[in-house]
Amino acid sequence: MKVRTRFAPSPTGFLHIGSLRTALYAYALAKHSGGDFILRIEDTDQKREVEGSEEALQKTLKKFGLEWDEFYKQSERLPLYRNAAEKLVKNGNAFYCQCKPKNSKEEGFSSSLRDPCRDKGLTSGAVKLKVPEDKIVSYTDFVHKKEISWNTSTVYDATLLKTDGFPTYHLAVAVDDTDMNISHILRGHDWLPSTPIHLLVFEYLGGKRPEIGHLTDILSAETGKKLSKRRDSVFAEQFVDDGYLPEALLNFVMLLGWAPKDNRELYTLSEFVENFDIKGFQEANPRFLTDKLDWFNGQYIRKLSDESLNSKFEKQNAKFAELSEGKQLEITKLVKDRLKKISDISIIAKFFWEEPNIDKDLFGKNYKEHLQKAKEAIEKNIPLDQVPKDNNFKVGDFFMDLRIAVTGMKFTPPINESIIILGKEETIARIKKVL
RNA sequence: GGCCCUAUCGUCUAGUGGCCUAGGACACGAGGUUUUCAGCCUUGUAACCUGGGUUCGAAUCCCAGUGGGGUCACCA
Repeated sequence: MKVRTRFAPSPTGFLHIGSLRTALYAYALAKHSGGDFILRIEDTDQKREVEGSEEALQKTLKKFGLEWDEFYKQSERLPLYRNAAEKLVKNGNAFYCQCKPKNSKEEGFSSSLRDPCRDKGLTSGAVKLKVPEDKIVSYTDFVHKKEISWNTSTVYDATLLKTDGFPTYHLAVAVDDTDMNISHILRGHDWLPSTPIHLLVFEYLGGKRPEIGHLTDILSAETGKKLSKRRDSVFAEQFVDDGYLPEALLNFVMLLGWAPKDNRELYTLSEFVENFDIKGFQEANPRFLTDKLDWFNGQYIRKLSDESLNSKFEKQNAKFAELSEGKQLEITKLVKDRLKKISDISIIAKFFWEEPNIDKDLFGKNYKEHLQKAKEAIEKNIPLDQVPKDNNFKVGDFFMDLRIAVTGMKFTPPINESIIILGKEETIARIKKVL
């Protein structure tokens, strides 16, 4: 069976890391079966719409390789929703309401589930769902692999069509997923509580209801709560800007909420699609810890060719880009094994284009002697390895002092090679400064 | 508070009744390689929320409790 899935973001901002994961899973679910992945923009709330975010969303999806086969915008499909709403009213499954919109945040939890307009027989206004009393609605969640059910007495008369003629999510999702022949709805866990509404709407509208699955929430490592844009970095682009490779971020995120039987961890997008198994979804909420992300990023950095890593450095750091091509590539080779993030180049290689500020406390106690001999060796072109042998220095201590004098840091590329790139003059000048 | 989801090392997880004295990965510790660090190799510490059942046998099934999360808009 060919699976058809959709990713349905609202154009209210940049792509959230959780949304990226949802999109990835929906993509893999469809593509694993040779089916289609659909992008649907849910722009039914004009007030919240953010200029340019639709384009930004598309750009980011493409950056991660998640290409869609079909594209829709809900604002271009308004008549469909109106017709559906009218049909529901006609069939007695919905009613018009003229109450002023409420806001649960202001009113607390006590408000009644039943709307005062449900039996007034109004002929205009917003359209709301006429929820039946004491009926069980249920479905089998394909993420949780179990049946989930509600008594409709706990479900409120949700608004389906707003007075501005736009549908709410509850109506739009049922209309569109039926109309677009979606076979599997994959969405965030936050939708689970409103699923009984959708179940009812699907039932009243008729037609085949898609399978439904609710993904876990990604929890903040710090707070243990759902990731929030206020407190946490949550946007995919933020991570890319911060020096993470899209491939690494994607690989990291794919294992937050899904796992294969064999515990394999490294997957390219196409490998993931190939190995994807709908049974692999996780039921408990994972925490977003960057330790593992850093590890993935290191893995992917090391897989890059020197040339492509080099060009990433050029884009990342202007000073690096000013270096000669030959020097750039030499530096790239030296630091490749030492990076967690692309942006680390600005720290680890800074001493190549900027004279370091030396914190003398970093030096060992014999540093003057070490540096004096190092300077002499460099001047006379004697290999530096020879110096500790000739002078009975501790190898590690000697090179550490030299490293600090030249770079200002304890963690740097290999020091001999670095000195060659830096040049004899400059190296000696830096050593003299601290002697 | 109502409704819903959930519970294996610090973290991500494997595990679907006996193969589990619970496996892998990250992180952390130790050792090795090495010119420090990193990387790489070897290795160590570390977990089945609690209480009841079911069963010859339970991390695995059931129930309760507790903990965690979500949600309760003319937002998605």
